[in-house]
This record gives sequence, C-alpha cells and structure tokens, in this order.
Amino acid sequence: MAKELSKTYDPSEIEDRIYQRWLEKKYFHAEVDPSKEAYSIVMPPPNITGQLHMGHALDGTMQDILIRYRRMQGYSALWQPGTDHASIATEVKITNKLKEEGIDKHELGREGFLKKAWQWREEYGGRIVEQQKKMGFSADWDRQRFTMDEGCSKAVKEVFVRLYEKGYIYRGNRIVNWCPVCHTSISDAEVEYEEQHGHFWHIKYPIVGEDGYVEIATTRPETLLGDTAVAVNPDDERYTHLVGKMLKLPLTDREIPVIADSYVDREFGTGCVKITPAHDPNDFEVGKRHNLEQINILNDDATMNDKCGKYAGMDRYEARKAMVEDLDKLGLLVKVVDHVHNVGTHDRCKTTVEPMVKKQWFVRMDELAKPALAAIQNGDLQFVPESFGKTYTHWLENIRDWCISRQLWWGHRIPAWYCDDCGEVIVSRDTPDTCPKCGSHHLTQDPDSLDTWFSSALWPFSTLGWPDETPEYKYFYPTDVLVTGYDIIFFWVIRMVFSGYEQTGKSPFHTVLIHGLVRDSQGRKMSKSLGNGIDPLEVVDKYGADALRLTLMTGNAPGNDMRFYWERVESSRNFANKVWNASRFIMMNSEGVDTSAVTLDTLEDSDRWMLSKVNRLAKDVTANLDKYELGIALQKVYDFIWEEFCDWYIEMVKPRFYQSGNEKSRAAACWTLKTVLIQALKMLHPYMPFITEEIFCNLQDEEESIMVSKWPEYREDWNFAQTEDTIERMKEAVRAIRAVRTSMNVPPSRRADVYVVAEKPEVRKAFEDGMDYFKALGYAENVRIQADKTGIAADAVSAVTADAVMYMPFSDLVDADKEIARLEKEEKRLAGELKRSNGMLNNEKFLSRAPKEKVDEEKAKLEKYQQMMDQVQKELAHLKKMSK
RNA sequence: GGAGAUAUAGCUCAGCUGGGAGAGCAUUUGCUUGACGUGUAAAAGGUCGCAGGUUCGAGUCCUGUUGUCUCCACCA
Repeated sequence: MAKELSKTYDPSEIEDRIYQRWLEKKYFHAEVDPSKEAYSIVMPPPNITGQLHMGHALDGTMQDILIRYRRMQGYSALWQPGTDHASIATEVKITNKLKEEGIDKHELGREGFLKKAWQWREEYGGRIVEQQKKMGFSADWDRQRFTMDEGCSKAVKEVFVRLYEKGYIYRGNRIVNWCPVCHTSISDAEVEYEEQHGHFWHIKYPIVGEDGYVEIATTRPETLLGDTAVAVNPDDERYTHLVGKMLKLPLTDREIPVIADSYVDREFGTGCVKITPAHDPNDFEVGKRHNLEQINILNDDATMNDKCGKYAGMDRYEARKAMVEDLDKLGLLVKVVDHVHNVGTHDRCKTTVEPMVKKQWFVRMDELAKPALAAIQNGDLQFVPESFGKTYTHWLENIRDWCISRQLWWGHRIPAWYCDDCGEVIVSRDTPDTCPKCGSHHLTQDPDSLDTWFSSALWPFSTLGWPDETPEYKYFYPTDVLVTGYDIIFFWVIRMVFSGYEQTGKSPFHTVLIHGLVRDSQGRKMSKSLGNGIDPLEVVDKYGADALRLTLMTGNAPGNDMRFYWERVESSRNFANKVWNASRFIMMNSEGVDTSAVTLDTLEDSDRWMLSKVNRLAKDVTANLDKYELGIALQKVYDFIWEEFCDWYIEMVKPRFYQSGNEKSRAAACWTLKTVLIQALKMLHPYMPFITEEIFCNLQDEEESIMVSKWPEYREDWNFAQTEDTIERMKEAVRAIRAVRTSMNVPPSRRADVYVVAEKPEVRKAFEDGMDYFKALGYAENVRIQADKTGIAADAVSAVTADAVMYMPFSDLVDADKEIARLEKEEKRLAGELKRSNGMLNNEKFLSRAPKEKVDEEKAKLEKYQQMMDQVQKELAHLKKMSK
C-alpha cells in the first residue's frame, strides 16, 4: 500500500505504467469463451494517414466505456481494432511525399508505387494506434486488423465475386464525379457542395436557315463544345415552334437539334437548356431519352481535349475565358449575370469535380437496400438517438447505384480480367490464366481499385474471419453496438448494414450509437485550415487521459455536438484530484484499523445511509448505461462522489477518527469508507480508467485490477431506505444552521451552543445518534436536545426544519430587523409552497385521477411545509414582540 | 426544394417513462477545522423562444410560429 501519496494527483507518472501492466496482463484480450456471454464492438478503423483528433478521442472513449462496463459485468468483451488503408487519402499523401522527393508516381509505375506505399504504411500506419493507447483504450490489440491485410482482402474478393454473380455488380458507362486532381472517379457521397459566386453567361445559338436565335444561359460555357442539343419544355408556347429545328452551335461547325423534354423548367433562366450529355448528370439522362451523342470534351486533368479545336490543351477555366471572349467578338454573348450556385467539390482535395462519362463498376442498390430498410422498421436495428433512424431511412429510400471503381493504385484491385483476344470479362476469386471463352492466355486485369468503403463495409465480419466460419465469427458476430459520428452514417453505417444482411443474413450490430462533433470554444468545426483544432494528446500530456475522457463525456448527450474548453478540462482534472484526495484520506486513516469484525449490524446510521446510497447508485447507473445514457450515468457518479461521499460522508465520519477510543465505531466507518469508495470507483472506472485503477490497487489486496473486477450490483441487504430518510433530515438541520450562521456572519471558528427542540422522540433520537457529526458540521460547542423550549434564551436565533427547531444564543450578534427580514423571506417561500400544495390537494380531479402515491407524496409535503410554516411564524411573532 | 436538430441561469450544456427547475464555469460573501484552496460553506441568478392544444398537472407530449444550426437534393 502506498502510504506516501502526493497531495495532488499527477497522471503523468501513473498512466503509462498502468497501461503497460494491463497490456502485460492481457486484460484487453477477449477469448472465445462459451462459458461467458459475448459482447463486441468493432472500432471504426482510422485511416493509416490519420492523427488522433478530438473526434477519435470522443468516439473511442464512448466505446471504451461500453467495453469496460461489459467486461466488468462478466462478458467476454471484444473491442476489435484496426486501421483503414484509406485508398485515396493515402495515395494523395504518398504521391505528394514522392513529389517532394522529386519522384514522379508514374515513373515509379504501379508496382514501385505500391512498394513505397507499403513501406509508408509500415512506418506510419501504427502511429495512430499508439495515440489511441495514450487515451487508455482497452481494445484487443492482439487482434488488430488492416483493411488490406490478407483476410480482409479475401473477404473483399469474395463479396465482389458474389455480388457480380448475382448481377448486383455491373460495369457500364455512366456519368461519374471525376476529380481532375486525383485522377479518379469518386462516389456521390464524396462530393461536397460548396456555394460559389459564379456567373450566368447568356449565349445566342443561331437557328439554321432562319434569322433568329435561341438564347441559353449557362454557368459552364466551356461545356458548349460538348452540346448535342438544346432542350425546351414541351408545354412552353414560346418555343414549341422551334422543336425539331436545328441550331448552329457557336464556335464549332456542328448543328444541334432543339428537342422537347419535361425536365426543363420554363421559369428558370431563359427556358432553354443546352444539353451536354457527357458532362452533366441530368443532361446525360436527357441524352439517353433522345438518343443524343455523348461528346467528351475533357481530358482527365480537366484540360480541353483534342475535340476542342483551338481550345484543345487549355485548362477548363482558361478555355472558359477564351470562349467567352470569342463569343463576345462574334456578338453571340448577350449578357453576363452574377449568380450564386452550388458547385460540387471533392471532399479530399476540394477540387471542383467534373461530371464525366466513364466506364466504371457499380453496385446495383435497389435489392440490397431492402433488408437494410426493413431492419430499422422491424427494430432489428436501432439508432440512439432514435431520430437518426430517419436520416438513415431517407438516404436508403433515395439511394442510387454505388460507383465502386477508383482509378487508383493503392487499394483492393478489382478482381476482373479482360481477355485481350476476345474481350471476355472474367470475374474471379483467383487469378485466372486462361479465357474460359476462347482459351487465350492473354488476360489483363482491370487497372482500377475499389472504393475504400467497399472494404470498410465488410469490417464487422471480415475482421472476425469471414468468409470462413471461424470460432471468432461464430461467437462475436453479430456485434452489439456501433459507435460513430452522424457525419459517417451515409458513407459507412448504411453500407455495413446492407453488406451484413447480404453476406451474413444479419444486421452487423443491433444498435448504432451516434455522437456529435467536438467543436472549438466558439462552436466552429475543428479544422486544419482554420487551425483551431486541439490535439487530444496535448490535453493528455497536460492533464491526463482521465481528465480528457471525463471532459468529453460530461454533459454529453447522444447525437449532440459539444464545445471544447480548457476550463472544462481543468474542472475534470479537479475532480480527479478530488477522488485522489478522498482516497488519500481513507488510506491515511485506515492504517492499522481492523475491519474484520464489521457487519451490517455494527454500522452506524450514517454508514448505512452511505451504503444505501451507493447501492441505489449502482442500480441507477447500470440502468443508464444499458440505455447508452453515458453522460447521465457519469453525472450521477460524479455528484455522488463529490457531494455525498466527500462533502457529507467523509465530514460526518471525521470525528470518529479523531476521538480516542471507540474502536468499533472507527472500524465500521473505515469499512464503509473503503467499501463505498470501491463501489464508486468501479462505476467511475469506465470513464476514468487510470486513476481508478491506481487507487483500487492501493486500497485493497483481494483483486488485482479494477478492470477485471465485478461491476457493482444492487443488493437488497444494502437497502436502508428508512435510515436514508433519517440522515437526509439531519443534513437538512445542518444546512439550516449553516445558513443562519452565514446570514449573521458568524465565522466557523465561533462555536455555538445549540438547543435542538423536537417534539417527536424519534427525531430526538436521530440527533442523539448523530451528535458527533452534528456538532462538527453544525459548528456547535454543546448540543442539548429537548422536547420543548425550556431554558432557552429568549433572544436565541432559530433555524427551522420540518421536525425540529434549533436555537443558538448569539445575543451580541442579533440584529432583530435582519432576523425578521430573514424569517419573512422564509415565510414567503413557504407560503408559495403551501399555496401550490394546497391547490393540488384541493383539486378534486387531482385527488381522483392522479396515482395514489403521488397524492400521498403531496400530502406529506403539505404536512412538512405546514410544520415549518408554523415554526417560522411562531419565531416571527416572538421576535416582533421582543423588538418592541 | 425536402428532412432533421436545437432554443433552459451571464457562458457552455444536462434534464431518463409528464408530478416541487439542475450541473460546470463565471459572480458575491465567509473559512489557516489535522484528504484536497485543483478545497470548503452560504448565496445571487431562469415568464424553460413565442402562441395555442392535450392533461388533474407540461421544460418534458401534440399543433402552429420565429430564430439558429446541420444534412440531403439541386436549375441549366
């Protein structure tokens, strides 16, 4: 036992040591154990390029709390960690790094690049894991996985082939979002819309064979070169006569038709729309309906291609400028109007995406979405908070086919091969060597790789060994809860759910616990560009992981954002210090005290009160945790420890340690202090793992770690409701005395003689029993307990509670007017309560319709307030008489 | 355009199934009591956005309304 604990808690010397010990003891490791119930959470895999940020810290803390809680409850609790290869993020990062070294990615070639990428992963991929460990996360690191490891890659291939064979994966020419910087297609979910100030260019398209023209308005004049029609609404009388006629496309020698399509909004712009099927998703659809040619005018880097005549080779914006100038010279530019519109950008690099027609692989979503939708309706899947289920449903109901191919090297290569001789497409788990159609051996694998989310969608089961029926898969799958931010529902949660149903027949988890964003103190999103991010590791360094975890969890409600303040971390640190010092007090005073003879019967009332309180706390906190109310559970533990345990119980107990003699009483106090503290520490442990472990190990010898100790359970023999009530009344009496003293500016050093007047014998007994602490807490010199006012000075100051009045003779301090004012204020307050209570009890409908217990409760309140009122009025009358 | 969230003390936020408004920080005034001043005691501070409704009873449920925020869709 550490006897020389420092006065303030210093996490820095403790956290790493404890974490190492946990690792050595393999406490984080979860085994397949049929004698236990399984509980599992898969950790959202952070990108290997990532650094731990506040979002990770919050997300991980919540998971760690759930896992530690269940582990202590006796579950075989697996927290499955791992990292994500993050294809595009990583590829961009490595490409840039190579560039700095003067190496061009394309010169390296695919193999060379991948070699570099793997090297990079070896070097930096584990960085974030080390940071997670600093947070105290109890994930099963022995089971770490990587989305591109052998097993996960096997799962990816398996799923691809299965979906292909079912016809759910297809390859086709579609409009995709193309990132000209990353040179790859991206999915709809990766496009971020950003409001930009642009222009509307109104351009004339002359009618062939007539003098007139059609005026169109466009925000992207350069796409004119890819126009293959101009569309008008079929019901728009202004233009019906033009339908079917040809227009001369400016700056080219092409002629394009005027077509009618209901897609066109008559009210918007000029009511005439240029149709560019190769570079606009809507136009693509229109083009298909009218069999229009698709003319791609862009290279992959968004420069104009060789179909663009004099503009070929120009960047898209250069070409725009040049073309507008040329149109103006030709007299075809009518006007330029300022226009604010949303422009799609790539969420990784913020480049404006270009819609382009490309041959890509897609997942057909309609069938896959069905069971995922049903799950939320039939309750197999629930969101906490519930409202996010609506977001989920809305997204699924409007889901479009998922573009899964990426023109990247870092990632899972698409398991499709093309026969060089006959063009046959072969999709296979293993590399084929002959074409099944023509027998050729000249096969070329598709160069593309898969969207990162294709592999993360399988994470809950690929990490457990699927597609093999491993013991882990059978035991831990489906997992229990998925914890994530609301920003990731579309990218990830939905894809995991439909993949889970399709591949395993089950939802991969029954609950999705959603948390909000950690924002800066002004409520702004923490971001690199703003430079307002706070590094969780910096917080850990300064205040300890426990303090950070506590900060992130206090007042945290599911789905709600929170703001980060250093002041909040400080108050968390203060709480840690409080816990530390309470423990220090107990250890200092329990030395040499033999508690072996203590039984429930030898406890005093204050001990029973405390035991009963912590007992109910266990019940409440457990219920809250089961409902994922992590913030509420924490609040209860926090309040219990600080207020009830430290400010009341420890103070009540002190006299028993400082008086000589009465070993029995001291032993009872000692036992209760330790027992209650241990219970409270256990409940605090999921939130503050380090400090609770440190204290736990110093405080007792029976168990080797709080991590694997038993979670507190409610027990009937610790329920002392009656005693709780008694002590609460004693607390009330103490508070009343303190309030009176403060109002009279009596310093604690000035002890008073206190006369307690109580009619009821049981009340007098409570004061007798609690004499020692009552004296200490109420700053009393002598206490006399009696049934009436005999022998009390007429000018003694009174403090009133429901069933007792306490008198203190402070003749030199009494200011009658102030006293009257104080009592009148109290009288006013009580009058309000009485009015409310009487109002309810005189209400016939309340008496007849409210539950009986509520009525009884109210009657008891009325009685209490009435008693207090009587006393206050009596004192007032007395005072007024005296002061005359 | 569609959907959702939120509105509670000076600030930041809790408030579970409806039954006497809470915390932290900040503020005021005390306290060298032998765990802790990273402490302790007492206090001040709110018409729970606004208007209706349901109910014996609404911060809590319903409707409308206003402000703020977010997501989705997107009109060339």
